[in-house]
Amino acid sequence: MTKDRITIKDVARAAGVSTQTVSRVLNNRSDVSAETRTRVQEVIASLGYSPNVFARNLSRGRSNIIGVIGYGLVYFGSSSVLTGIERKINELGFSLTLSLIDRFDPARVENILYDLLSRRVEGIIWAVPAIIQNFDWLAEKFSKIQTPVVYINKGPTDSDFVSALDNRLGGRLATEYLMEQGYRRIGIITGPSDWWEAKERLAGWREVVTAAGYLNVDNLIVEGDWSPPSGDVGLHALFDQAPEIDAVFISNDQMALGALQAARRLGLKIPEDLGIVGFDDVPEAAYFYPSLTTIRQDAIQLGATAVDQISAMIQAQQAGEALDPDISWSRPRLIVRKSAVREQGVNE
Amino acid sequence: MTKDRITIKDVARAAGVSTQTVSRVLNNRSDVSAETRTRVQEVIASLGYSPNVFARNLSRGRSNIIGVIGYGLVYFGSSSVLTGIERKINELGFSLTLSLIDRFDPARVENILYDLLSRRVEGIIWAVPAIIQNFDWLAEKFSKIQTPVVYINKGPTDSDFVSALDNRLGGRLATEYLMEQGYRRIGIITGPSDWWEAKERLAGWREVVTAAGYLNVDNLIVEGDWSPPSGDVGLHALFDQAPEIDAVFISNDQMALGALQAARRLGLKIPEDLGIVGFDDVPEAAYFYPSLTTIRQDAIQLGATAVDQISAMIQAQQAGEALDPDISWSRPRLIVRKSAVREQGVNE
DNA sequence: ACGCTGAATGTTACCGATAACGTGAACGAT
DNA sequence: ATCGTTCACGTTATCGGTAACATTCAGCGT
Repeated sequence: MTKDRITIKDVARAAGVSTQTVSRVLNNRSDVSAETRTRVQEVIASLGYSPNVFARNLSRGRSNIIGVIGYGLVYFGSSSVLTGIERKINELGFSLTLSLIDRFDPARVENILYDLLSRRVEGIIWAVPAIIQNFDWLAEKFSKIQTPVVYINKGPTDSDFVSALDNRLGGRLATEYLMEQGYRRIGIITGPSDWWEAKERLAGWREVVTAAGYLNVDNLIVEGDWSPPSGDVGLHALFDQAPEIDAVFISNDQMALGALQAARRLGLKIPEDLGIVGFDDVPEAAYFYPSLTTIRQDAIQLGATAVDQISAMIQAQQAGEALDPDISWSRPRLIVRKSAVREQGVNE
Repeated sequence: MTKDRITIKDVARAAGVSTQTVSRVLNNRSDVSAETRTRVQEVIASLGYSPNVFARNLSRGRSNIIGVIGYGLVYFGSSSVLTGIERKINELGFSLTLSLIDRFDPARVENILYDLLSRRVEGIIWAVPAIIQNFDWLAEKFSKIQTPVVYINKGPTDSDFVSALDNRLGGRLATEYLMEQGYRRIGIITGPSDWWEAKERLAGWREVVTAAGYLNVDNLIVEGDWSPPSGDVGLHALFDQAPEIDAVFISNDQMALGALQAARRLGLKIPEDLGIVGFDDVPEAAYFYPSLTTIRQDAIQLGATAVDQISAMIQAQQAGEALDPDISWSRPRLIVRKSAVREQGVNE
């Protein structure tokens, strides 16, 4: 029943040439006569032949595969990064194998790594949020393998290849904007404190508020877990701690959404009584009520850059060259909407 | 510099056995003495050997890979489906190669297919929304290959393997609920008319409104493109066509979000003046203002089911058996929140 | 003592491609 | 006429595994 697959031998036989000649045609080598080439191509087409990638890879000693380890997909940021990665990988002619983890489980990660190595991936992209206590473990693991690795959004490091968003700048942009708008007591709902991204955004906020002369700012900080409910709870907590606040920078849009709801419940008018700036610019942000001023990150670009880096590393490795560590920073930008406007007449 | 990889020969030499014996250990065959087995395992561990998957696949004639063709990732539904697919694939011991398309481009699809076939994937999961005019082309393409294919959410069919959500039931549930709540003129903002899912949701709505005795319902229909702006525009259009409506079923939550904004602009109170039910239950829906009553689909399950189906097909194919076409329906359910309540006292 | 059986292991062939090298014909230079 | 090149193609070895078959040796029945 299962008719065997067509191999290069079948093609060779049908075209009356050797397998090597077929191989030459397949790889667009020059030393084949035009006549033979077209004949072989016709046979290939008529037989519906496609080369066996395993045999090819085995013979060439290359896999052409890049392994991607991602963190869920339900998060807007992660899925955009992955989109960028997929596009670029495709563009460069690699293919992609994807593994997802939903929390950091060393055993699971080890499995994935073993799997990727036995599939001889040419590079690994670690697209998992940087959680600080995992750093040592990771560094230890990755130091043992010679496969190139690029990290997405990895925290402070000077010996790795990283494609990262300048989260601190994002925190500054958000907070500075609130200042410019005339808000004066600016709180923050930050992400989990062991996330590098959250820490950086917080650091950006801190730079700006301390530069503005505020000294004791610790009671202006509340920690959330990125989810809408935690933004809701967080805003209430913030008002308990510091009733005088007139604005909040919220470390992601989902928590901002929760906070918007809390504000309504507290009877606060936004942006008049309370200015809010989020982070991410999810597609829905323009349709929040009120529409959300936020920091946009180009996550697709972030993913694409990582692929460029890994591709460079692969080439270097094949050429036997060494490459210097490289951190590619991507700059976020402020998207102004209505949740943090103090100017007059901009209401509707 | 680049120390060559360790192969099964290195292990065999170091353990003082033949490669075949190492292979037996690797594959947990029974006919190896316990003593030899542990010795080989120790050598494997100490050398850090991992088998070359290409050689193995070539020799075994199996790839253990499932190809997934997905549609963007930024859509909540798609990414949840993919999450389910990844988990299940992993659980069953396969690996996954992912290709994304963001629109239906025959040339691109053909490339992907060719690529998947030359990588000898054992099955293909087509996780691209069903758009009706593509059906024939697809059927034609897929009929030529003997690799098992499972479709996610493919429209009317009786000869394929499909894992689908009962979208029509979802449309009914939404509309019936609005009826129960006492709304009487129920419009719909539907997705693009060439999407099977949109058509089904519309059909569900139509069943209920016509069963309720409404005859001429065509002016209660407006078509959107799934995006928030189209929900916004859509609601305005709907009121132009049919000012008497008192509720809308909106085919996805993103458009519902846009419609909520339009309603505010029109000065309509929700749910008092206008009841709204969405579709999808995105994580933010509970935090819309007002919180959105919607239809939840278990997209993760949908993806997992598809993998089960493909796995069964692969097994059957290997055993030389034939399998009957199979459509696995997943049932959506209604999530009641505040955007469509006519009862008293449930306000806050 | 002999052949048989089965457990444990080794040998050989092959999976389907490519790399490296070999060969014959045509052609021009000397 | 001889030789070196180049072109177009063929042969052989090899990539790193596994399947199928072969071998060795201990234990056992007769």
